[in-house]
Amino acid sequence: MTDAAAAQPLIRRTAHLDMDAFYASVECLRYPQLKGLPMVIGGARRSEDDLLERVRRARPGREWTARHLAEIPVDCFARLKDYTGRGVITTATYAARQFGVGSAMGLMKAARLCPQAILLPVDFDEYRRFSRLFKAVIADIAPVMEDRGVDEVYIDFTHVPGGQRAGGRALARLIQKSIFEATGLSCSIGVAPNKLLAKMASEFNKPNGISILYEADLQPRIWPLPCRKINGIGPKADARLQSHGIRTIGELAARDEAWLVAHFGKSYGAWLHAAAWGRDERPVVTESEPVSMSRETTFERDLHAVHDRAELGAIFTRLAERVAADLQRKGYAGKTIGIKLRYDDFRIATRDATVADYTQDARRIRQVAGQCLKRVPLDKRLRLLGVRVGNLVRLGADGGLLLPAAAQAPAASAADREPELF
DNA sequence: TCTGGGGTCCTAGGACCC
DNA sequence: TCTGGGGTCCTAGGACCC
Repeated sequence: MTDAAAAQPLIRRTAHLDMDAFYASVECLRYPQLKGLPMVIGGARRSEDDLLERVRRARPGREWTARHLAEIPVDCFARLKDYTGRGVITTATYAARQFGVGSAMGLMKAARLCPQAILLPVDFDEYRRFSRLFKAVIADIAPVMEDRGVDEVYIDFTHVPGGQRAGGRALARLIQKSIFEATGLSCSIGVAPNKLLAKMASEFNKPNGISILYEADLQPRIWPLPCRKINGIGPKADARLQSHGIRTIGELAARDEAWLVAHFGKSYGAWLHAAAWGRDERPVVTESEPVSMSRETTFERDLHAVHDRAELGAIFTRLAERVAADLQRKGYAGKTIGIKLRYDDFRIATRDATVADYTQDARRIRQVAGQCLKRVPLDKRLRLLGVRVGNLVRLGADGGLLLPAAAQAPAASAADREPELF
């Protein structure tokens, strides 16, 4: 390090990286013929060979296998208008958004707006594969990286070579380029003094953009934005702020902290004030332990606890088995077991119970969850059922010792039957 | 024919203990 | 008998995020 460099103190630089239209972009690597078309991903349960079946029928006389995906004619893909059933959009391409279609919208509603849009099922395994790929590229360059889901990360640039140059722009460019070379995917990066500002900055210049933010940019570039742009202000808080005439972050910053605390509570009020002033001390966290694991499912039609008891019981058992499998695969056990249900009117009820021993056993989870179900009103129809295990501990190599005796006992013949709902 | 699935964190009351 | 804390754990619901 030169004397000049030693004299120059390091400035904290935090980056937020956001993959551009991640799911749709991954699908376009597989199906390049879909690039630029209105396309929606979501809803349908994955049926692996559905598309190949269609193309074999529509274009007989040649071989169609997984190696020929890029050659499948566009007219062989499923259209939104042909979809029947429940489900929401996970991703819509820009071409589809122009029709007013957007994520979280019901597929049936979307089909009215853009019937010709191509509908692809969600393929989480494939998205996870690309997620691991691009994160490995980043970790190679800048090891202090925080996972924020399948298509987002925070990166601490502060101590990375080049991380201080041009406010982080040089390093951001290197990361962008390396990800593109390894995956063919583009991303947007914001670099700022902290995570809060970096997250907002990464949205400034999409797609394939880089935005550099300094503290002096707070007033001209952040304050004009609507409060909703702050990560942590959702629809409810935004509506409450608006009811007080606060629409922009600047208007939020203009309020006294004491006033915000009086109206939004000690913790949230103080946080709102700090956020509006661009203050955020949270570090980039590279490791974290899961708090809970859950599985839930929305039924194809609403089910009644009495009339559809057998069907509901089978689904319940399958959910418990899936959570147990997740726990076992990842090496965790938990002692708080709970259920979640959504009634046909969309109200949600949860119940949970904490047991003495940590478990990762499907039958034990199913049994405790069944007791939870007894404590909740079951007169109305249900549209969703979920099973959750919380209070997790990681199991070591000798983790089997943590399992309760019930899990170690072999199944009695009675336990092989579908258990009662409760 | 609206409205997925998998998470985290916070709040608030009650039980229970010191 | 009454009064007063603090701390932790448990449970239910809700806001928010990807």
